[in-house]
Amino acid sequence: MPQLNGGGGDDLGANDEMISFKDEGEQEEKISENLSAERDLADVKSSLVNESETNQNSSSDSEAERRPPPRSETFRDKTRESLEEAAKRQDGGLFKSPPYPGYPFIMIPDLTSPYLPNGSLSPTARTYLQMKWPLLDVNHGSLQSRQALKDARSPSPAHIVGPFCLEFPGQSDLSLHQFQLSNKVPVVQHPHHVHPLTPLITYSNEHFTPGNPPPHLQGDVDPKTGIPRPPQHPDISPYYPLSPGAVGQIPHPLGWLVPQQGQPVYQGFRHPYPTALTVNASMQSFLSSRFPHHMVPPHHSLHQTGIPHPAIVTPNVKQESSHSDIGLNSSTILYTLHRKHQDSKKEDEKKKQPHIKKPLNAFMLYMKEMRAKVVAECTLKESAAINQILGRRWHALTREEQAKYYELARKERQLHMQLYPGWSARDNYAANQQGKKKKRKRDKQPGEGNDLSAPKKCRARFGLDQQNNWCGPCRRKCPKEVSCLVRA
DNA sequence: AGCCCTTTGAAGTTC
DNA sequence: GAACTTCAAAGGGCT
Repeated sequence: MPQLNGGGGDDLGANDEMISFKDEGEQEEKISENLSAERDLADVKSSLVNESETNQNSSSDSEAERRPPPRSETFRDKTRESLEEAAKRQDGGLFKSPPYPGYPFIMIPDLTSPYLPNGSLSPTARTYLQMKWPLLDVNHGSLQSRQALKDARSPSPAHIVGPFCLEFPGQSDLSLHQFQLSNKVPVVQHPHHVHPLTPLITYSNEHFTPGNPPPHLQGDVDPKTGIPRPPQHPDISPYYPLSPGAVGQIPHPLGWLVPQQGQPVYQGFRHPYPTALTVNASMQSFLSSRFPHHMVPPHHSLHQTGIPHPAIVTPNVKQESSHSDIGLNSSTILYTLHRKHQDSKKEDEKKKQPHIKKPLNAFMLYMKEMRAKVVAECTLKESAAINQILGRRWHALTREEQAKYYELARKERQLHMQLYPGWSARDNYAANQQGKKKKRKRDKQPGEGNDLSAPKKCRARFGLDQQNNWCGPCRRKCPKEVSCLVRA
């Protein structure tokens, strides 16, 4: 896996990937930060894949500005600085829309003001925050983080209280920075001192002492919905009220704000695995004891509230009308019933294998964040074109900016591993090939239909007279243009 | 209704 | 181990 090997030992991203794209002549053109989406769009429209992409768009100034200076400092320091810089820029204009729109922002119910006149959190907000985020230390939030929370109270509907004063004992400043600057992701993993397999174990025992729930969680009635809570598994602390499959099913605090189009998709940090943050030893033992198989049992795809887990897509089961049998003779009915029984058994088997989606990679996270912005800028809705723009912008990002997403993706994967131990991407291969026709990407050869354009990228970069510089795939008429891009 | 397109990255499979 | 394939998201377009 491509990883950034930072000076501090953090694997913040795909080192080789980023290096490779830096080496690309094509990618040398760093798209100016203020490059308008219209220009992107124009590029896309004029040529979805502009073979002669050159450095026309890049200015050396912007290039120098974007290039990280020589790594005389540790990557950790650089990361912090760049993230701060990125945050400033985000505040400044380029990223005015709430970054990480799907990330675990906290919406304080009391939108008017969660603060008391003395500046402290109101009891309502405090209770809400603690309920939503047991890790959240609302009582001991630093001045800085409180200020961050205040600052986040924008008049926009978002009230996306991103850098809400999370303070995790033992967290390094980097972690806090990452948390605050990486757009409010409640990443509680310490990058250095936490075992890779326990990235999200609690940092504050205070909030996770089993058997010592806060008063607002002791009742059997959901304080928010008023719906009585079903009895919980005795092995699970009231602090870990969700079944493994239900982890992450807490409705997004900003669900109203972040439309997910009702798609039951794995949301990753969008649903911040709220309870995944609380996966602890008892949870793990519960998982392993209850689920000897690697898959989460189907009933766990439902929260106690019945809300489907966003990470698990359960195949739809069409409800057949029982009245359809009217008018049939008995043997037909018996046969029908038999068939129905068999069908239902198959469906049950299907349901027993809920579709756990892959964790999002860095680029996917970036796309999710930036898509809306690009769409808004260029009034373009066709995803294919949008994705091309996003792909370009992705390459235009600095290493540090990309590292942010690589780090997020890494945490997503770790979280995913914890939530679904034993899950394999292979499972989804089979899953998708069962129900529907195998999704087969068209083997679009670069030279398909036009041999002259066969190995496009490397030919464009080096020219026909320097084929010795072409990457292997291009020399062999690489089947995927992307391989020329990435592996050149 | 369901696949295609389009992007990058991760992980799986194949040779 | 390189090369190839699939799947993650998204939504308009197409069959």
